[in-house]
Amino acid sequence: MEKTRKTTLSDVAALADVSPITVSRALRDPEKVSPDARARITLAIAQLGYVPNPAARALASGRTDVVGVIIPSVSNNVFADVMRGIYDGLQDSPLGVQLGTTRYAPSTEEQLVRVFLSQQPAGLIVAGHDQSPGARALLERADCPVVQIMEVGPQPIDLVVGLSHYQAARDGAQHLLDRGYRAPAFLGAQMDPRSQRRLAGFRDCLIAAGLGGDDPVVTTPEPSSVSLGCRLFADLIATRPQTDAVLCNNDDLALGVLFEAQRRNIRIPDRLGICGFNDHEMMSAAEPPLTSVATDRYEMGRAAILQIRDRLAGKGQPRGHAIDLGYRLVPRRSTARVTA
Amino acid sequence: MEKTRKTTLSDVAALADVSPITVSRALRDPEKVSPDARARITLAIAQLGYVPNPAARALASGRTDVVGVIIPSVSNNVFADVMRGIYDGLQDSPLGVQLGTTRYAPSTEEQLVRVFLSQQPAGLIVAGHDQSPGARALLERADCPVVQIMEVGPQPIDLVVGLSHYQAARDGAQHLLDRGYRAPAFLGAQMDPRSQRRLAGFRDCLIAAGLGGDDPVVTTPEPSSVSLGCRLFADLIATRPQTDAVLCNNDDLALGVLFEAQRRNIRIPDRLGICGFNDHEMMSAAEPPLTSVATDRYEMGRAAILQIRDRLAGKGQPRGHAIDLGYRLVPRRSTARVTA
DNA sequence: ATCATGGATGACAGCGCTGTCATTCGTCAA
DNA sequence: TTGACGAATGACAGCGCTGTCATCCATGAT
Repeated sequence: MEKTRKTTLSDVAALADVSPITVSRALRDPEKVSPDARARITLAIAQLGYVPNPAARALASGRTDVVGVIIPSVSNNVFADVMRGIYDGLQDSPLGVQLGTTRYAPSTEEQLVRVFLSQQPAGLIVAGHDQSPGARALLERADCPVVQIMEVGPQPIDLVVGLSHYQAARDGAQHLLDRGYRAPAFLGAQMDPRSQRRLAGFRDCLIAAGLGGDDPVVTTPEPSSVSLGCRLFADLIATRPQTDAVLCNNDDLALGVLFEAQRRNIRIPDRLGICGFNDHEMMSAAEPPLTSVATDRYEMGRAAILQIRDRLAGKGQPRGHAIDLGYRLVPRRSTARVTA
Repeated sequence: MEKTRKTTLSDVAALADVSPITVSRALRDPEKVSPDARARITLAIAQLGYVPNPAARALASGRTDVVGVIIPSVSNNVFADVMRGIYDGLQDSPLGVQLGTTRYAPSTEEQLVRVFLSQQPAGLIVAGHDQSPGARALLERADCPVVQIMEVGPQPIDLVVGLSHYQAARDGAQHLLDRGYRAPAFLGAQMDPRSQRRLAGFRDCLIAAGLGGDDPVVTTPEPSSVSLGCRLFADLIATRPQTDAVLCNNDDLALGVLFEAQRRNIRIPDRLGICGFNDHEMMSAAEPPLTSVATDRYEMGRAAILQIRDRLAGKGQPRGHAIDLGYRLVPRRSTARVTA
């Protein structure tokens, strides 16, 4: 059985009548090669269907064109949006992505950071700012750009693109109060650190309004889903029937609350106000349309990649630079109660 | 500035008092190394925090531990489920994933196939079976397992894990007829090849039932969304008011139809039947719960990886092996019309 | 006691590319 | 005309690992 050797740099070089090193330069730094040679090389590459061997490049140069992305889960549709932004940000660049999922386990995250860093990535994107001390230490020592996404917070490792989940949820809660709801509750699933901070924002808002009596919060570590929204809401009104509004940790839950309320003939927004989080596209389509706190997950991913690209191009932001993408409360009919 | 050299195989070898090659073997093929040496090596690796350099391994061995995955889009939640299955299938294996997105462009797909293959992947997973002739040729010549996912169909390149979208949609349409609907329509977005075949299944079902008079189909190349479901449904009843049921190309659209129908006080299921496709979790939570044709996207990804792992372990299925995961019609209240 | 056997280990070279110099050549100022 | 300079190009070695073969030694059969 004959082994068809892959075409290499040298093959291209021979055909273009230059040395291999010139071909290498033509690929990485075209300016440094005469137009004439460049033309012959380009032609030779096309004729031979040459594709560079990234492993050899990585080994020789100690760098790769791979950006490591470490997120908790691929099924959470928040991260699906982020990934779309990342892939769009990658357009017209030689970079690729290596994706790792932590399943919300800090030890897995640390392990992934270690493995990814050992591969000399062009950059690293990690979700959140609650890395374990070990992971954090590794990331601080990394000699590539590191972007923490999803959240802005204290003590960035390097670059940050995110928003304040605390403030966003606090504003969501305030919106409910402003609309005259007096007994709002919080529904949360998959209580990761960002969810915890949203919950804190909710609580502080109620306390500030003098409504901090009981603690109207129903949460679960289960992954979020629409069905779960139905169940949590059912639990909620069973134990706290006076509830007149819910701030949901995300839009899936909010949709579940809507459906469960419809099933029980609970009138929205008069008897119950609903506010989601993230403002997924479906929120505006629902009947009634659902209020939500909009976040730009897509841009979060895109901006993270652009930060890395800028750094690689030498015109990046300094260590510690944070981009706060903010949020936007989008009031819709689900909280449009006539103020009492 | 001092460069902290990475610890290499040789460092481990020196500490464990064996030759580098023995360390290499201990990592790849532990059986071939004496328990004694193995223990010393394991210890040395732990002490030094050694992590192998995959680029060097790839260069020397001509193989990698990376499975290339080529899908149209990361935002489509069908693929999010598939990706989750893929990552779960990867558990306890040394394999990683390199993801590429084609944005539904055949030329991009071919380009990706070329690049991925040039990296000597451990396996390749591609969505669908409508590769361009060029991409197909490359994949047929690939010397790694290739799995086509999403669909079963004729002339597999190598391995296949999927289902018949034609049959699935045809059964969905038949269900509507069985429930007494007489003027069902088809709503489709993002009309990729699988959507086209679902549409064909719908049409053939109607023709077989002698209801093939007009062609009650509203489609758009736009990406699917709930809002789009609202709009398409609005278009549909504007042009074809007699429509008494819709078979939706996916669940997002179905949800949009539900909302739009609620807005217009169209009674479901009596005046309008709704059937989705995929049976996303939210379908059972909706009010009324929505009928859908269930597909197992998660298992599709998982099975694809397991096929590759089996092949790599030498106990794989032969070329041409196809796994038909099937589908399941899940009737719910949205089509529970009392038969006329 | 001797030899064949096989398990354990090692030496060597090279995978395809790039970093670091060194070299060549044309151009321009003096 | 000469020397200095920079642009273009090339030679060399080596990145960290593994394929291939060779070597070593204990074991059991003869």
